[in-house]
Amino acid sequence: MGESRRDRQRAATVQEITDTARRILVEEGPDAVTLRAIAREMGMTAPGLYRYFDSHAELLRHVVGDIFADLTAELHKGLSAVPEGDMSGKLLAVARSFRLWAFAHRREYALLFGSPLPDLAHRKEADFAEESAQRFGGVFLSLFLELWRKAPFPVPSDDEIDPRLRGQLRRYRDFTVPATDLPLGVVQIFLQCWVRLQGAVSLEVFGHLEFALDNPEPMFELMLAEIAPILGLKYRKPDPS
Amino acid sequence: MGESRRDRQRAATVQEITDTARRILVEEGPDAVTLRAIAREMGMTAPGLYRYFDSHAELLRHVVGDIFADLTAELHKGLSAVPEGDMSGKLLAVARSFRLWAFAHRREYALLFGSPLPDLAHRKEADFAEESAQRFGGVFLSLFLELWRKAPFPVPSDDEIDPRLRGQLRRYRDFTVPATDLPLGVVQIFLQCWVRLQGAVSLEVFGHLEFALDNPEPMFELMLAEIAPILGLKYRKPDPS
DNA sequence: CACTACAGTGAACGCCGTTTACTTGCGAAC
DNA sequence: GTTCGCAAGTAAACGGCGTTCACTGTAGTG
Repeated sequence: MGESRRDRQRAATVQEITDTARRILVEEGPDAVTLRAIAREMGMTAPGLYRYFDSHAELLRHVVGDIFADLTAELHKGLSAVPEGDMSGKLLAVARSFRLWAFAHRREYALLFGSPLPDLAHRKEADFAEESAQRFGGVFLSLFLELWRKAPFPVPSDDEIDPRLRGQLRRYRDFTVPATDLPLGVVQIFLQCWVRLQGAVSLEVFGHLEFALDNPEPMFELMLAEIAPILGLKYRKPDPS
Repeated sequence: MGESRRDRQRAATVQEITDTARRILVEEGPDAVTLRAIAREMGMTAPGLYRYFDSHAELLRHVVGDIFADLTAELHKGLSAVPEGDMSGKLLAVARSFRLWAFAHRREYALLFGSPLPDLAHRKEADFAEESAQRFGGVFLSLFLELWRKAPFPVPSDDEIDPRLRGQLRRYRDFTVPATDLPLGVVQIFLQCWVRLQGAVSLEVFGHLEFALDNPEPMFELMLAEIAPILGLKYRKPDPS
């Protein structure tokens, strides 16, 4: 029943494997994350890893889950530094934390949010990576809901929303925040903000703004300054820290 | 001087190689685009390809250039279907063409705009792919400039622009449209629009909106409807064609 | 203490990019 | 019209990859 000594040892090894994989990812790039390299680093041989993961792809999926968990923790940490009632501060903080984390962890970010690898054949059923991604999204969503509850901002009414969008928004709402009377307009605005935030971060991190800018940060702040008033928040410059 | 028979044959082979590589990319995904597979498909052997390309990475860069050229042609085609004076129509057309092309060519899009492959060590000097990308960007930029010339929309004055941004905008402006008095505010708004457009398209194509939406098109149209008035344009629904 | 289940190994298979040494046959020059 | 250079293409090999399989030894269980 309880975890035997074997179980604990096994869990520790699993952790060591994913940690090693991640370290190689960070230090040498995605192509260097091979089973043989991981095993070599751990003082064992590649086939041994198959005792812990069915394939290279599944190992990577586990790494993805770990990274999502770390990113989520980082966002929470950034949030906790903001005074309780300061919703503008919280939203700006979480957006900036996200960008800064992405910036400081480019290769990990690319693994989470880059073009999907052809190993996309991941079954959804109880996928560790999928769960972690869900929790990650929850940080933003729940902050958004708190914001709406405390100080509702104007949102389109249901019949102002594109009919082709309504059903999708409803499904997403009922799946993530079941049994609620949350207006669909809130969900729509949440997704619009999310697209702008992650879109901007991805373009920057993947270098797709380099054709024009070598420091996109002011553009990012400009976007935050545009988004804040939509949500009834006041934009503030970041702490110079 | 003029191209000899040899030269023509060689050029034809280069074209056949990139075409084959691209077909494999489309049909079997990025991992299947190996030198051996390309050669096999062409009835030759892998080392033979080294007569035409220094490495696998350089071959891919050439494919990228080809794809950019095709995409650019597609955008021009979409533009040419819009009446001469209809600037709203042109901007909406080019944005929608871009999204639809991306959608219909996911794997090619991913090669152009995905997380950069670790072969990013491409020297900029006279790079075919880089040139083609430049031409691609030019489609949007020149449309934007035409728009501004014909019907100037409000833009921030130079001293309303973040000082950290001004220099970058100036450098980009002077590099792409030299010897002009184009206000930096136009460049800023161009880049803001570009970030929103490409950000939205990338998230959608890479499947990063699937957590909420299975048909993001209405969200995309919503974005266009937001952008149009900023540029003094009237939003119109797409032709149902 | 016996034994089994499991962690880990070594060898092998078929891929990959790339290098090397080599053949072959076309095109140009005499 | 013959000769010759050079480019196109090949076969073999290297090291690395993911993965499979048959195996060993040992640590934990009964």
